Amino acid sequence: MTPPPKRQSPRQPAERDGQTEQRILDAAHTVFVRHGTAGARMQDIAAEAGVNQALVHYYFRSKARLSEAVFRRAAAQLLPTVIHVMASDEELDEKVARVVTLELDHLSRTPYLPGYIISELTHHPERVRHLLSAVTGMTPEDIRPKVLTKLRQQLNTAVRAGTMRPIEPEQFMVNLMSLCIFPFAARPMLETLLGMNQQGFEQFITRRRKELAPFFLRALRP
Amino acid sequence: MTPPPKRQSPRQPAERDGQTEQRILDAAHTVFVRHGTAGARMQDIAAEAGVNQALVHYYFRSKARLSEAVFRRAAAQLLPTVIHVMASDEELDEKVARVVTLELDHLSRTPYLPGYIISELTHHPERVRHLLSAVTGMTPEDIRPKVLTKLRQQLNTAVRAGTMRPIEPEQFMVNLMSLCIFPFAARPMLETLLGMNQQGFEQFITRRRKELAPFFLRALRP
DNA sequence: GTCTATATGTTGATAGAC
DNA sequence: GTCTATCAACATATAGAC
Repeated sequence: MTPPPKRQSPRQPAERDGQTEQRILDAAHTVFVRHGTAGARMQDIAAEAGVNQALVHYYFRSKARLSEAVFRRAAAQLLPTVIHVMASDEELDEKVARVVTLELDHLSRTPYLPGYIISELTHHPERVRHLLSAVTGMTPEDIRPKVLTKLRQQLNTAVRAGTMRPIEPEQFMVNLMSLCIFPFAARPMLETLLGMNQQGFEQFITRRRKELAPFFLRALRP
Repeated sequence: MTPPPKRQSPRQPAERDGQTEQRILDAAHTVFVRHGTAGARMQDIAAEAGVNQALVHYYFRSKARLSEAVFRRAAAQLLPTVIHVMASDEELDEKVARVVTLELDHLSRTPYLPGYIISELTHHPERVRHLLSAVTGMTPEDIRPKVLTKLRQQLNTAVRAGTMRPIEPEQFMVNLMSLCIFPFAARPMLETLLGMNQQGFEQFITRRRKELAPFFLRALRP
């Protein structure tokens, strides 16, 4: 029943302006990514933000709303980039190289993001559709041809030119995303299994930055 | 304080023998995989098993223990197979083909398993080590050379024979696992983004069964 | 072994002072 | 806007009858 804070032109008096809301959102991101929505505690988020629990509710009203805000922002960092590059007019080789660079660079900065997103979508698959709309401003039905049509056309051209094997655009996309994202999603397992510490994992990813695009493109040669 | 049920040589009288414990474990698997450990409710598990909550505690004492039992069993289905195949003496080509087949077949039967395991390990990375020991009977330090040494040796031989490009065994393994596992981990997203229903996803995987090993091996050609 | 009933502890959320 | 104090609901776990 508490009215949500409005940022209107004649700004309301506020000790820290929009600082607090942002701090809470960042804190929530940290806690939600680490423990998942169900495992996260509002008290932990408040502590991480350096405020009390009531203030978190003052800004976001409920755990569900806060969790949605965090999840949306997290997904917004990952999805549109890839979709945009995939649908662009760049050459295929260049596309692959750019997706690899963009993904690995971004995921290196937010290492547990893939695990978090996979976790949330596995536990709440019904939210995928709503999420895609919120993040891209389009329905899945609009996104799909936007990405796949251009890609299919480029793949066909390359096949006719004899420079590439036939492959469906869906498999092309999934293969590329798999190779980029999975190592981060499985990071805890890989670090232990392959005996890496944090630095070792970063070196592992550094090598992938160079090798992944050529690896992927070789697989497509005729 | 309640003593856990012991199955001793002179078996205790029991109406349904080991049936109930198994039913509870299966029910717990279903609920935990769907909602994650933190999101799962003991009451839901009891209902899924067709018993009451007290009986679940009678068999497994606490949610934490039950969750560990479920997680261990789930991981035990996935990990040892790959480790065993990787460390075997088979030809590299054959190894790749077998891992692809084994993984895709198994994951097709338990579609949300990767999402669940990734989720749990992301939220409890400290459990990885303990898990690996429990599942394989070996420490990560023992598993690592067992898998990587043989692989490194085979890769070296192939490189010297001029049939393969140089690649580190770690990257080899991660690439192969990525291509096999990620599509299942990201299944909810992919189904929506690519406009597939359950049947469409299965067809998508069926095509991968044929194409994935050749795709992967082409990427390794000199 | 299985049940019903209940104790115990957490947690999300609100009331109300400042 | 921010705090302290508290409520109401829920979830895990146990007690005790059958």
